Amino acid sequence: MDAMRHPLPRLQLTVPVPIKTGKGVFWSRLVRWMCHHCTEPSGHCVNTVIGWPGGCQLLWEGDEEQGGGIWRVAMSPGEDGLIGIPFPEHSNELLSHLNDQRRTGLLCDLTLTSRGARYPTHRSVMAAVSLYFRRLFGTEEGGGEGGGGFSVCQLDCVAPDALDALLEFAYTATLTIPSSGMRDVLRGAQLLGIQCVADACREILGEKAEAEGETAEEQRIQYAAPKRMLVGESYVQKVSRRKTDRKRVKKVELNHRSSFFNPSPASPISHSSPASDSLRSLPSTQPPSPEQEELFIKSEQQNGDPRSMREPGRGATPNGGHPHWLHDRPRIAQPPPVPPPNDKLLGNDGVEGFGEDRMLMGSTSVPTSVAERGAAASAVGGGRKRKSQTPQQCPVCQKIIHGAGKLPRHMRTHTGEKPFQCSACGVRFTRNDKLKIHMRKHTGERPYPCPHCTARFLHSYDLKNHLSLHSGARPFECPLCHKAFAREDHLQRHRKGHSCLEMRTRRPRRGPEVMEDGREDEGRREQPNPLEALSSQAHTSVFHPHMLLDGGSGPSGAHPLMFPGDVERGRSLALQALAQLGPHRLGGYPELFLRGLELRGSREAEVEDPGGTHSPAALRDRWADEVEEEIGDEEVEEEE
DNA sequence: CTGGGGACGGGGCCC
DNA sequence: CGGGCCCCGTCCCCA
Repeated sequence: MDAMRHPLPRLQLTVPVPIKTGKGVFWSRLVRWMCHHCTEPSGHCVNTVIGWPGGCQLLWEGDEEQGGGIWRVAMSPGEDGLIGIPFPEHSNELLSHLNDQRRTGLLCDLTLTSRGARYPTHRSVMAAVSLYFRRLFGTEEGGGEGGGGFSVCQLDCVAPDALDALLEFAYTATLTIPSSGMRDVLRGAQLLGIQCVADACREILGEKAEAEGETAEEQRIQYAAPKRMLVGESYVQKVSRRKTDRKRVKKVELNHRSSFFNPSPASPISHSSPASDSLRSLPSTQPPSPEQEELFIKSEQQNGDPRSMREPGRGATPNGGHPHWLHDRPRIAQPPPVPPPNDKLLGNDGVEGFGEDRMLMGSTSVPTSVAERGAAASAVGGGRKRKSQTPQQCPVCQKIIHGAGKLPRHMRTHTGEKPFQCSACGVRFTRNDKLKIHMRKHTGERPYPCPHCTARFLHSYDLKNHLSLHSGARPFECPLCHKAFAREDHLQRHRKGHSCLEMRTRRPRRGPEVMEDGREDEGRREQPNPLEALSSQAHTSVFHPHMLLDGGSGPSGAHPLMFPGDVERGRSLALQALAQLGPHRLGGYPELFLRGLELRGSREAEVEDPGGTHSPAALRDRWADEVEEEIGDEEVEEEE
């Protein structure tokens, strides 16, 4: 091209601008050209012509020696290329119109809610501004349900004011927040993966932006990786390839076991995240980089109860500043030593191997979810045998979904879509089978009659619960107050409410009282019981179980509730009692709980139903699993 | 606080 | 492999 002989110093170089041409998209820094086709007399050509690929020519006109001359852009004769003509105001106008639509609810196809407040918005906008929503919606074929499904996404984890500010930012490119709300906005931006806002907030707050265990250089390298790697390499491969990150990954994974969005304290996989977690977890790490896709693949954590996105009253538990959807990965007991051999992205055999065979690997590995426990149980011969199905990994929460065809069903828990609507009352459901059951309300069908009375039920499990009333069976007993319940969830609720302890304190004690020195009359009961008192104490905020491990720290060198002169025995019994409390009560002393389990194990083995999944032993095993998770978490932290 | 009903999400089995 | 159906565990709500 002849024009290219001319020097370029006279050209204004500004920000890169994408130029779409017939031959692809090019990037150019040439933004102010005198347009050959424009009648503007000066360099203030509105239709600034940029670039030359695809049919434009750069023409230098004038006398270079005399400092004159000007670059001109001309269409190449015979070229079918396109000239990119930017309209700088377009984006603002577009955004403005979208904002108007948002305010009037026009074309809104997504409603965000936060603690009762509702925010109509547009999926496309949210997906454009938020890494989270991009990932959430990006997995939907054709936008999900044809793109027309109205969705509600509950984000109670983001404060309403913060969510409002973030939405305002999304539609106006301006973040307007009071300084007092900065942290909420920062947290929300991190949860939703709005990097620039998070950066700005963090800068204002003066917080450091460092990723866990990563140096800035490492991040730079990772984020600057050629994009083709993203295409050519599967998620699984990436996960496995980054062996050096496993420790960090493990740590984050365990930290995020308590679902980021779902810290439900009673959940067997989320109990370890008390409310304090959300307080201490204010962002201390590097949020997503601008190269989000790269970060997707980089992120390797798992967890997340997808329900949390939709269900109210399950506030956020930001942990480490990284949303679970960004970091979580399947609860894999132990990463495989070598990368899976195939290139499948999701639902591949590699993942299956993770979920089943490899789940049993590693002495410290603990299957945590009910499903995983079930898988492990079946693998060792107990429970139902799992049919060999290809698990699929949720691209949002990284959870492994077992069962063919179950992933779309699971995905609706993220999108909030409820495509199955009751024709009678209009209530919508995420699943067809739930709608079918719902329809029984309208038809009056109650297909589960009680054989002992006239009661009929909509659900088989309702009948099951009901039958327990007839039988009087109360197989779920509180280990503290020995109150029995017919349903396991009632026992769990009972335990959470600590009501058993209040009953204990009110209940007049029969026989000898605890002696002044803390010793109880050992002849009164089969099992000496300083333990109950300890247990009760463990429920209080002043309980310090480390005293037990330290051999007691009371004035006399032993815990006042222990047997003087028999500290070791006291410790043993106390630990056993503590084990009864479950990991929830023991907070940061999981090792105590495990030790207690150990001590109790042999003593009660013959009493309990070893095979019963709902037996106290089974419950204790579950708690043990939970505690081992916590311990594993701490160990990882210590290693670092 | 407890009992009971219902909703919801996940897994297994089958077609 | 997708979907239907069923069962289960968990949670919420209400009386």
